[in-house]
This record gives sequence, C-alpha cells and structure tokens, in this order.
Amino acid sequence: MAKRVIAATANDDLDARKAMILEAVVTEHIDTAQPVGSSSVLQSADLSVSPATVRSEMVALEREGYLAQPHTSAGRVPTDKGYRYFVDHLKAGVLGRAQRDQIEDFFSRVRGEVEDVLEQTSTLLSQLTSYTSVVVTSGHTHATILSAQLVNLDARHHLLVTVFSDGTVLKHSVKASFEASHLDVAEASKQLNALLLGTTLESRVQVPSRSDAVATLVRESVSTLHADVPTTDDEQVFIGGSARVAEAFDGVETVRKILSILEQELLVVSLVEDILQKGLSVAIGSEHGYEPLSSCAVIVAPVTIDGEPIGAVGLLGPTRMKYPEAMAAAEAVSSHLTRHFGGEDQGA
Amino acid sequence: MAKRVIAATANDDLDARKAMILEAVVTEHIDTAQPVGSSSVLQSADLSVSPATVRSEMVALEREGYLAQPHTSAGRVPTDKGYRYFVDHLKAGVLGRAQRDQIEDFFSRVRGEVEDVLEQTSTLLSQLTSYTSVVVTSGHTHATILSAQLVNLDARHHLLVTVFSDGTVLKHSVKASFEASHLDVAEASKQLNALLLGTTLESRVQVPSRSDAVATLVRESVSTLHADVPTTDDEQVFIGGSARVAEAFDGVETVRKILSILEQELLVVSLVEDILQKGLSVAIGSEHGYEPLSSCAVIVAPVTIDGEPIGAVGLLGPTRMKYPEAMAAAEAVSSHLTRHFGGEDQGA
DNA sequence: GTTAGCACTCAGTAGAATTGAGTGCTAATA
DNA sequence: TATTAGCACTCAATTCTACTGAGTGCTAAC
Repeated sequence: MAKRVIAATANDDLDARKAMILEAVVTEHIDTAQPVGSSSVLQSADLSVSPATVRSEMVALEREGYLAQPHTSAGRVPTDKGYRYFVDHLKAGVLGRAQRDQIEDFFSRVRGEVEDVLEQTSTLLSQLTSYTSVVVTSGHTHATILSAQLVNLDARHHLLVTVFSDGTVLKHSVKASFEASHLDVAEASKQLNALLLGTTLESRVQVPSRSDAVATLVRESVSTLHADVPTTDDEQVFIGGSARVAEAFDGVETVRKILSILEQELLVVSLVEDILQKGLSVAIGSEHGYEPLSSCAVIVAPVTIDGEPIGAVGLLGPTRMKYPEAMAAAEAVSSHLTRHFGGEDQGA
Repeated sequence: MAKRVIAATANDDLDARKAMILEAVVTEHIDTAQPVGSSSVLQSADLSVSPATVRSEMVALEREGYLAQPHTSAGRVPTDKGYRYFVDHLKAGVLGRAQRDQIEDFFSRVRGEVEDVLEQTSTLLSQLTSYTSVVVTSGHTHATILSAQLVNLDARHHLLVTVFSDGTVLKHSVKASFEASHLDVAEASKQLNALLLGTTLESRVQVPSRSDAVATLVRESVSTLHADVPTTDDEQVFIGGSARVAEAFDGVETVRKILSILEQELLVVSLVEDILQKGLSVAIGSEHGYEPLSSCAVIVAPVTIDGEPIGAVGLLGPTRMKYPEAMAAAEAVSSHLTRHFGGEDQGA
C-alpha cells in the first residue's frame, strides 16, 4: 500500500526512457494512424531492452495519462496529453528544402492587394502541409483614416468610402433621412474627410450639431461608420484547402461538423485569437474550449507589424498531425508574411 | 427484322405509362437512394397493371437509356437522361409555406452592403435546400465610375480607390516609378476623377501624354486599373453550406474532389456561366463539361437588374437531388434578389 | 398486350471459425 | 531491484459459409 508514493501526476517530466518510448509511439502513430505495440516501438527507438520492459513502461505511461489503449489487446495510442508532451519537447523542426524553396518562391512572386496576398498565402500553406489552413487578420481598429469620401449613389443613398493607413478600404452605405443635393453631398464629403482624417475607428469625433442638410449627412455618415465597429471589427478570414478536411478526418459526420465550423468565420477568428491569447502555438484536442473540434489540433502563428499583432496564420488537422513539419511551415509562412508587410518594398 | 422499325432513340417523348413509371422510379430513388423495383413503382404510381407489365416497360426504358440496373437482380436507377426527362416534364414546383416565409422574412430583414447580402443569401439558400449553394456576381464591367481617388500611402505607394455606379468599390495599389509629393498626388487624384468619371472599366480613356510627375501618376494609375480587367473581371463567389457536400455525397474521395473544385472560384464562375449560356436551368451529370462533377447536378437561376444579368444563384447536389424543391427555391431566391437590387427601397 | 408462375441471380447479412497482433502476469535471471 | 523470457489470454479483424430475399427475365396461358 505504501508503494504508491512514487510519481503521481505532479511531475511533468518523464525519465529519458519513457520519453523515448512516448516519442516513438507518437511518431509511429502519426505515421500509420494505427495503435502502436511494444515491438514496433523497439524498431523505431533504439533502446536495448526487451518488449516486455517497454510494455511495463507503457503501462506506466498509460497510468500517467500519456497513452491510451483502444481495447485490451491493441497497442497504445497517444492521448492529447501525450501529444502535448511531444510538442513541448520538440526540437525546432526543420523544413524540407523543397518547401523552403516553395515559400521563398511564393513570396518573391506575390503582388497585388493585401487580400489577394493573404488568400494566396492560405492556399500556399495548405499545399505545403496538406492540412486546411486559415489566415485571419485582426480588425484594423488601430489604423488611422487617410481619406474619407461620401459618394452619391441616388437621391437618398450614399456610399461612405474610407481608406486606412494599413491600405484597407471600407465602404458603408449611408441611407440619408432626406433627399440631399449633389452640392450638399460634396460639401459633406469634404467635411467628413477633414473630420475623420487621422482618427481611428475607435476615436470619438466631434460632429457638427447644426441641423442643416450637410451637417445631418455628416452625422449620419459618422454614426454609420462607427456603428460597424463593435459587431464585425472587420476581421477577415481566408481558408485554404478545406477539401483537406475530407482527407484528414474519417467519418462523414466528423467531416461535416468541421466543415460547418469552418464556415462560421466569427468562430474561426475567435478560436485563433483565443489560442494566441493563451500564449499557445498549438492547441491539441480540447485545449481550446471548442468541443466540436476536440478531434483536431490547431497550430497558430502570429503575424505582426512593428511588433503589433495584425493577424495570424493557422493550420487545422487531426490531433495526429505532423506537428514538426506543420509548425515549421506555419512559422516560416508567418514570418515571411510579417516581413512582407513590414518591409513591403522589394517590388519592381 | 423489319420489326425494329418502331421507336428508336429519335422520339424524345414517352407514352403516358412509361412516363409514369419513370417518374415513379425517379422520385422513389431520390427519396431512398436505393434501386427501385417493379413493385415499389406500383405503390407510388397508381397504375392498374401487374408488376410483370411494369417490368417489361422498365426493360424498354432501360433500352432507351432512361434507366439503368446496378446489377442483374436489383431494381432500376435513373440515368442522367432519366433525370433530364423528369426535370423537363416537371410541373412548376411549389415551395413549402415554411420556406416561403423564411425567404420573405430574410429579404425583409437584410440590410447592409451588397457583399454581405449575397453572402447571407448564399447561406439562406443552402439552409432552405440542404444543398451547397453558390452565389456569383458577374463582373461589373458595365458599371460606370462615380468617383476615383488616389490616396497617398507612402512615398511611392498610392491607392487608387474607384467607386462604381453599382455600389462596388475597387482598390488598386499603384506603385509609382518615382517619389511624388503630396501635392502631386492630390492633383493627380483630381485629374483621375475628372478623367474616369462616367467611364467603365472597358472604356478607352485619353491619358495625358506630358511627362511631368502628375501626368505620370495619372498614367500609371489608369494602366493599373485597366490591367485588372481581363484577368479577374472581378466576379465574386459566395459559397454556402459547403459542409453539405459531406452529407450529400458518399465516398471520401468524391467529397474531397467536389470540395476542391468549389475552392477554385474561377472554375465555379465559369461553370455557372456556361450553364446559363446553354440556356439551362439545371445541368445533370455530365451535361456541363466538367467530368469531375459528373456525379452532381447543378441548378442555376440568373439574377438580373433591368433585364441585364448581373449574377446568378446556384445549387449543387447529387444527381439524385430534390429537383422540384431545389429549383423552386433557387428561382424564388433569385427573383427576390432581383427585386431586392432593383427596387432597393424598402429600408427605414 | 397482359399476366401468373417460376427458376434464377446476386448483394447483403449473419454466424462460426480462424488469425494474429498485442497484451498482462509470473517466475526466473543478472 | 530491474529486466526478461515465456505463456496464457483477449479481442478486433478477416475469412468462409450458408442463407435470405428482393428483384429479375422468361415462358406459357389468358
């Protein structure tokens, strides 16, 4: 009875041999998707012990929650905790020469609007890894307005077009409460530009309180603009390789569930942001709070400008995903993106 | 030998009884996804004949290519040709009360930018039908420019923001070949606006040939703007309910293939446009030229403004999809959309 | 032209037997 | 005390067989 004093759950570190065995199980299982038995462990790890020893170690690993057994007479499968240990003790993964080249090549070629670049990046990342990729941009609430312009569509409909310092352009249709003349709209446009120049979406601006047509237009425009912020925050989501979901997971129902989650962009954004906020770069199984995704692992890497986070790239795969490669790819792409948007200037 | 003179493949119409049998097989198969036997035909169609008679009719229908037999001792399954006949002889499908209400409700509520409306419409259509929906807008090459503005980002980078009569806003980053002063940019902006006002993306405009900074900026801006047209034509694609693919088709590989096709937006656009061009509202199996989608049926319905096609809504499902409901839904939504963008004005 | 009757076909299912990968336990060993 | 060989045991997966039954095509009679 007194024996049970040894290693409970407190100690998070495994002795060398257990660690090797765990690693062997994880890599093997990632490779084959099959439960791993004691003898296959011996083939991949070079331990000079017998299967029996490995078995007893595996019993211990199972007791400590790193491994699990699908059924009595099967090999072991890593638990989320097992994967976590594996990921935490990963030596910085290397990227294949080919992939490195592909990334270099991509970033030396891309041109065009930010949105296009991000969309293509998403495809790239997915091709690199064979997992579904996600590229999100956080709202540009910090960007300042470079230009605001009110364009007349018809008698009561106008379009407020705002250009931000980060190059994004927002449009908002403004339905006026009255019919305004072209001249009024032009004047309102001028005033809006002056008023909003240099402010951010979160700034409070002093709107004119007069009740004439122009002032009313200005007020209505500003309130339309600011009303938008709390709801959407204007994040954007680009998903690449959603078809990969069908490869990586089995079971129609699982595939359906994951796809339908990917369709909900807001959810994807908050998922990614949650993970980043927790300071993780990988969320395995249910480490993020979303049970519907508990059979997934999500890798994220932030994209920054001047140290400020402006978005993130992510990968979504099964918990048995190829962490080293996938993490390396995500990191490489995110840092290239960071560089791309930071030092913008290598174009012809 | 001389007997074989009767009905070859020429005649496209079936006698009443064959038609009833075919219809019974199609509806039954759509319902159950199973091959349909002679006796179940008799249950759904009210023919006062024996199974044996039905069988011999089915042999004929098979010979003429409307039905097929998965294997000798199974019931019959409709061929694409069978579905085609079914669809062509469909009495105008009715929409359920609930769905009608849902559509009404949706269109009475939607607000906001065109893009948002279309995206939500796509979701709506998918929910209505449980199929994957596609909403595409054809390029707005016919829309005229209401406003063009050049905004200074940094020394050499400018953003050309164009507002079109249809409410779309385009942005193009212009990399200048030299550093321009703020004043030059402002002047160029003014000239661009004057120059482009009222033109379309396809118009030829007379650019200034002087070699000063402003004129060069103008030239570079215009060429950037026009360079964009032939490649992208600026169609947009909104896909709703891609998760439905996993429900509607079985076989991981099929699902994967279809998903990966849906990811290629250009392909989707041309698919939809091809079908419309052929004057079809449904393309069954390989009636469109895309073999990868030969297990699908695609329903399309155009969206117009003043008779001009400005886009389309579509549904993608298995060939055994619920044509009457799906077609009715697509039509209802497309006509609501048409009305929504035509008579824009029911807002508060 | 229609139908009853019948032999036939063949996917699907269920059960039984077999296989084999892998385990846990125990007793011997270093 | 840690390791190991040996062995009985477990249980998913596979294979085989037999059987079922839905559905056919054909033929001969109506």
